[in-house]
Amino acid sequence: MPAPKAMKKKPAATPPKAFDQMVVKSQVTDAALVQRRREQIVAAAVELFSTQGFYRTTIQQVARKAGVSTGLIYQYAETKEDVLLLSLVSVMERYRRELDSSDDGADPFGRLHAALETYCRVVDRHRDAAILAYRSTMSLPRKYREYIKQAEVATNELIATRLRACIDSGLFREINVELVTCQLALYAHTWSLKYWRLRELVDIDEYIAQGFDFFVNAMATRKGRLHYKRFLAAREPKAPARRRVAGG
Amino acid sequence: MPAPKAMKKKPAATPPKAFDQMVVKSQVTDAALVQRRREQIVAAAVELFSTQGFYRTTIQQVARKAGVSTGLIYQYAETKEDVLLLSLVSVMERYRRELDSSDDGADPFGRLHAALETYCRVVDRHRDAAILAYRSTMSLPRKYREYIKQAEVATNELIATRLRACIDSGLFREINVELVTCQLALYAHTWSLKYWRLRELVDIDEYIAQGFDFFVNAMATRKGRLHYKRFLAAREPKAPARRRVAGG
DNA sequence: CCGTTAACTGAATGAGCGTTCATTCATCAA
DNA sequence: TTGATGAATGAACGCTCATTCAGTTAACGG
Repeated sequence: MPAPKAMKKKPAATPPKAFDQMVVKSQVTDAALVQRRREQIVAAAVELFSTQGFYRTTIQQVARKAGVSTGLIYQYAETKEDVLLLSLVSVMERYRRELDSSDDGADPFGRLHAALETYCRVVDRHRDAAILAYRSTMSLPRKYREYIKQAEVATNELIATRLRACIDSGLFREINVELVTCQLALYAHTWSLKYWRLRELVDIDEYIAQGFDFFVNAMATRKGRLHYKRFLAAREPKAPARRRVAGG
Repeated sequence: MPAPKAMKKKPAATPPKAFDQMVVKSQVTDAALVQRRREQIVAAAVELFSTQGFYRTTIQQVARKAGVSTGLIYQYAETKEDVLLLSLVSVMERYRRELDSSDDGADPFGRLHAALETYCRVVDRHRDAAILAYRSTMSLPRKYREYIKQAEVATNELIATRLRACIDSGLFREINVELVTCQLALYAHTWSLKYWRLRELVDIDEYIAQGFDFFVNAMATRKGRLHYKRFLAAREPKAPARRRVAGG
């Protein structure tokens, strides 16, 4: 192996780099350009990885779909696996971002409901991407998986907080918050994982409604049950024709 | 491609062939031998596919681990994907078999509990294999995926039946049986999918107990709640070492 | 203008691996 | 013993990509 690793560059440009720029190295120094190009590459990669799988997808395909040359990709990532990592991080970032910004007033129920609803709807809007996360995490070198896990734990924390609020208000009994958080997250993911079956049973609106109903019933105290009735009553009239919210 | 496809064999041997023998073709005519050899190959394949993933595993590796030659594998399967299909079918068959034989008396709760417990424990005993099903189904040609889906629906039906029994006895309210069935199955699968996280939170016994508690609370009628108390009381003394079955 | 350097290109390289097939082995009937 | 058949072997083939690199373009400074 005579590879001398041409690395004489690096003119010490260290503006505030984003998380992924610290992990995956790039030949290109301009951080803004790196971000732009990577978004371009990742957009193509997510689409292809999602539909064909990681190993079936060639770098040449990604390049073509992204409208760049194959060589260029290797200026922004060192290996094909790097491209996968960037893709997965991008998907999970979206979860975190949307979940974080979802809100439904000060009511603990409302906030928990907003979390579940938002999560389910992101998953629904990017069903392929969600599956990608399950399918391909194991295609990553062990070292990289940690980043993905951490990203997931961070997202879950946003749910856990809202769960705790419900408990602290006396609406839910004392349950194992972390365990239920996992279940809630899985419930959202399940919409994509088992879409082939679920689509025959319910639409996304019902899925969310029934799911929330299910979780509340499993955990509510007497006080919580009363509160839940009022919560439902308060949102029924607002959406009597609930059907086509996202019909657009 | 000048391949003349040496196919002069096939002396019309049609003893009662098993499901998979109808789908995946073999050069070898002796059905008993085919079954034995395939078990041997699949055992090795499941282990390797599970730990390394389908694409990272070479047929040469499978052959070595199975203690046969590479060529032999192609006498019992036409492609590498066939080997994957056989592996997945084998995993799901085990689920169905064990679930089917699980029983816990005539009590509807008992029978549902037995189903959940059995499912969780099979998954626990073969955690790698369970993950394999999620990761690799999409690596199959579209045509094959149907078989897997059908196998899963068949397994689920075993759960659905027991759920319906609980409803018919007035222990559970009228819920969407198919939807909840999916959730129950997912709950079992989650143990392997999120093992890296769950292991920090609970052990398998608690996971089962809390899960069952959760589902019952979500669905039980008043009558069901009473019945559940008695159900718990009846099995407590049998396992005195098991302290906290969720926050009563 | 010309030199320099960063960004970019895409054909060429070569390693890895699914699949084949010429050959050997085992069994059994005549 | 001989011949025929099915089972098993594993080296070799050929194809598919991940990765590289010699070269082109663009921007900029002097």
